[in-house]
Amino acid sequence: MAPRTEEQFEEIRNIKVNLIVKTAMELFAINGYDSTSISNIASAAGISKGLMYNYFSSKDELLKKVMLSGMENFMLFLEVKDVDSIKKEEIVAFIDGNFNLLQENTEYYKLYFSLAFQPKVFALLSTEFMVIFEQLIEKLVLYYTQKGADKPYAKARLLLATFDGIGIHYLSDIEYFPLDDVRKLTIEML
Amino acid sequence: MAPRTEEQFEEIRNIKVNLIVKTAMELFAINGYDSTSISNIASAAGISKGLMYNYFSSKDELLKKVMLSGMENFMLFLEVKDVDSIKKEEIVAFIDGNFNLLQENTEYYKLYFSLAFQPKVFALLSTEFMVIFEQLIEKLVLYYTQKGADKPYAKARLLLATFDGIGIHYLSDIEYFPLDDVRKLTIEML
Amino acid sequence: MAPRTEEQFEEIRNIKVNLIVKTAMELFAINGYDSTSISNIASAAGISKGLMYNYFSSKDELLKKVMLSGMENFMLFLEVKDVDSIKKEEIVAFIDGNFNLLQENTEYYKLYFSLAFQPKVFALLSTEFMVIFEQLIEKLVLYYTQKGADKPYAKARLLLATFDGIGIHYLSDIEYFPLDDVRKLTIEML
Amino acid sequence: MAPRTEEQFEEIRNIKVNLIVKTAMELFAINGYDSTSISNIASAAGISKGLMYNYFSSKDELLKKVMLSGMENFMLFLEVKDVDSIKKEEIVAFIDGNFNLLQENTEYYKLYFSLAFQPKVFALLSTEFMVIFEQLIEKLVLYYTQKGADKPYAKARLLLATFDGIGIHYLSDIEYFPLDDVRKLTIEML
DNA sequence: AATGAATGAGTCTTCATTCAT
DNA sequence: AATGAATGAAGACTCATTCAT
Repeated sequence: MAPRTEEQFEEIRNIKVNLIVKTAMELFAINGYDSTSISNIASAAGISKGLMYNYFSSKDELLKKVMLSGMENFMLFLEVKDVDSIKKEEIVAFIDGNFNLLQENTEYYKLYFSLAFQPKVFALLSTEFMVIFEQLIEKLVLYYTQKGADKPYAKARLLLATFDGIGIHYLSDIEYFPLDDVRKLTIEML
Repeated sequence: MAPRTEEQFEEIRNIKVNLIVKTAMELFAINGYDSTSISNIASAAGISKGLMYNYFSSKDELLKKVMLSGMENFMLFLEVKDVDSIKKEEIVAFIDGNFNLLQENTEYYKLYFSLAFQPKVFALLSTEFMVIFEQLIEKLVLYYTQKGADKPYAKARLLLATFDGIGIHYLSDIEYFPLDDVRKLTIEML
Repeated sequence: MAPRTEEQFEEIRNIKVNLIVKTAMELFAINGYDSTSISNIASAAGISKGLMYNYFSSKDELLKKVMLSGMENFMLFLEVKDVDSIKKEEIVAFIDGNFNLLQENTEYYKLYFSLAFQPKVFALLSTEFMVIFEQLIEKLVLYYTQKGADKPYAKARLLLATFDGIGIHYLSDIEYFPLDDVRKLTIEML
Repeated sequence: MAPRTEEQFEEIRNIKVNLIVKTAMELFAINGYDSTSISNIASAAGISKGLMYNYFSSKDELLKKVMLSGMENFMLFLEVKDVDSIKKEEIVAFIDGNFNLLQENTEYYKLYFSLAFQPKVFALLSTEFMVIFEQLIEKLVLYYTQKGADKPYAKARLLLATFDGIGIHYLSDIEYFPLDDVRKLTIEML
């Protein structure tokens, strides 16, 4: 057997890291961060406890990776053209996309909401959150300003707050929450 | 040398229960439920660990009492006249009252939001929450129906979701969140 | 109200002591010594925890009193005339009496057996046990010697051992253990 | 650098399990179950508290294993040929074997007797005990029946009760109890 | 890269005992 | 004589983390 090449090692690492992150996300979402032990994750992922520490230096770091990995979609989605003007259709598309993400990644969003408000987690990720958050605000303020709206900053913040509120209520009650109607109302409100 | 009277005991107990609930609420809000130990609470309250169990049979029960104690204001506030019609001013008053509560009880609301999405906590309190929640929905649906609005149920749910969203964003960023402007916007939106 | 006389106090004390001992015996028998707390006993007896310590300086001492109080019947029963000769009828009466005690005080004997073999308890009471035990042995040895039996000491000890064995098996299986037949066999065996 | 093989792990585990069971048995026998803490056992065995739980999921389970491990000799010994007739020599051999076991495993029997009457323990092991017990009874009844004895069931139960009685008295007073003489008497009594 | 035995600090909880009243 | 609030040491158990192999 020829020794594995550097690329092969790299690939193994990637596969394992993804496996662990995915497993951890599910367990964190179902049982909460504190009630999920490294052992739980390791055995659910079919690897040993010790190996976890080959990839993540601590449970906290694993959590960070889990959160950030879930954020990727989100960030990808945000890559709007950095222009000086912004059209209504873009905002509508953004809102729509948001709702789609929510519906398609309930797992991740449950985790996101269950963790984002735990002080420890928030502290861990506040920087990353802030960056995204401020980009968004900036765009929305720009939009409202262009529209000539009153209190554009307050409106922007209210819109984002509303998104989170909807997310929480939807995830707490997926069966009955009238998401599609609420989506329409939100867009009308613009 | 005579034993204390029942009233004296009662008073001691009340003082201690309040002290413990207050201390626990603060620590839960700051550090989260799981990261706050009974030891932390006891020493912050200046009592012994053992005494905690004289008043609360478990950490879970303490949490429950903490949450319910905080809910009292809220419930009091909700005692609207049970009529068949509801006026706009009542809804405005309700929204206004809500914002005031939020500003005046940031401590409790931080706890509320940080805990409400932990599965364990939710399970513990879901019944109590549901009752309040459904009362609210009912009233708001009534309001929108009277107003002849389209999709009254979706609107009611959106409004409550928006409140929670605002709550979260405000509490995560008390300093910069434009609460008063947002309050006005919310009322206008009715 | 005239102050209580010394005798009245004495009587109160006696009533309370008996109440506590009786209650403790029941709880110890049902749940075991370690699993019965002073609180349990106090509340079952309808008194306060603190008062317990007015009558018994410690839980260990309470146990001791409980055991000794139960032994009283037993000891009373043993008061055979201290003579130099002993008749078969006396031994038979003794055995018979023993069986009767067993049947009439199952509660106490359960406790006795469940506790007597716990090292802590045995240590606590070994002196008291020994005294009784040696009196018995002495008498039985005398009986077997008079009878001209071989190995009178071994026979005496075997007889006492057999009693305990019967007691244990009977109490572990009151429903099915053929106590009356065994009683007859034991007496025949003399 | 390669991980240990499964066999190596297996060996480590066996050594540790045996060490823990042995240590626990001694301490349980000396101090009783409730008065022996996991800490006591761990430090007597020279391992950490945490490691205990790698091998036994609870103190109760440890007790169970300790009892069952001690029972093994016993059960091995009981494997008499399942025939329809049973000879006196077999019973004698059985009794003899019993006495030998008692002398050779005083540690285990002390534990057995100190625990068998604690309700909790009995509940934990009653099934296992019952099986053995009923096998024994069956054999002895068969023996007495073949012999044409009167009341074979009562005799069988008396014999087993006597064994336990002897066990208890011997273990409470190993130095002076005339075990060999009692053994002879027991055999003669058949 | 991979394993799982081992550690030890920390968690919730219980309870005998003390003490002010 | 009587109460029950208060203490603190101890107990069973968990788990992130380390490390020899």
